[in-house]
Amino acid sequence: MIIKPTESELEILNYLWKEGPSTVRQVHDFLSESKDTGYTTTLKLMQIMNDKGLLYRTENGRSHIYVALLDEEETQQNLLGRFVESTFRGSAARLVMQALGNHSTSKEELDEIRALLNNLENNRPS
Amino acid sequence: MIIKPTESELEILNYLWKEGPSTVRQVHDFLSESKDTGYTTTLKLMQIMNDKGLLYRTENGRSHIYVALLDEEETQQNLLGRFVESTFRGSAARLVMQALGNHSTSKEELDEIRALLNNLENNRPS
DNA sequence: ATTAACATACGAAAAATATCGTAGACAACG
DNA sequence: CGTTGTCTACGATATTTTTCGTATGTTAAT
Repeated sequence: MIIKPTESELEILNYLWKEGPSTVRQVHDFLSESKDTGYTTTLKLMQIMNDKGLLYRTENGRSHIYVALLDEEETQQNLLGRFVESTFRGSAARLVMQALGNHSTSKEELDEIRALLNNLENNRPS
Repeated sequence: MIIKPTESELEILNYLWKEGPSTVRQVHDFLSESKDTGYTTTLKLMQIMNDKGLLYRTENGRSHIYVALLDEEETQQNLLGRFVESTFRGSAARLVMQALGNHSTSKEELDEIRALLNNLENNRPS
């Protein structure tokens, strides 16, 4: 199943991935720190996501608890693929270079990446 | 000026960045290889982009020649920033790892990236 | 000169997303 | 009990993006 969560949906998914099962209230409180939008907007979005099968919910008293049904890594991989395609015309290398060049990345992270690089190169199919 | 070209606009920009100044016909012929959309749709999009200031055009007989006014790298940088934020919650390193891990990248490209890494590490502040 | 091919202009509709208001339920509290 | 606060449901509207039809002009060939 190839799904493309919208921008807003992704914000919600990110919260759920990070914080685990949550109520609309929790999601909304978090989102509204950086966004100026009403409670019912978040509610409606999550209801729609539930209808679409992006979220699953269980009753909890008079409110609901929502869980992300999409796998985080898989979704990121999906979106990344599209993004590389649409923004870097398919060149992952160019994306990586721009990403490294312009974001501050810690030494530890750089080392991790280097390790990954070596790994890739060694296991390269000739 | 922070601009966010839409998906369709980006397709057009990509063509213009790659092929240089072009007519609507050229852009459309290319796009319609992978997309099923009418000529006037592409035309309208490019007219709108012209109005928005994303493109510039000059007369050429009875047709127009369009040029991208946005800088390619700058735009990519912009979009990349948003993308890292929205999809990887700000972690460029995680994005890079996923990108390298799942896309086939040539040895040459990997070497280039490695060189960049070394460079970054040496010029690291503190 | 008439027709066919191809251009732009532009209004308008369709489609996809996002936002909100209002109604109805229900619990807690004075 | 009645008021207040907090839920969900859900229709309706707003906004953004995409798509297209039609009018109109211009060139080129028959």
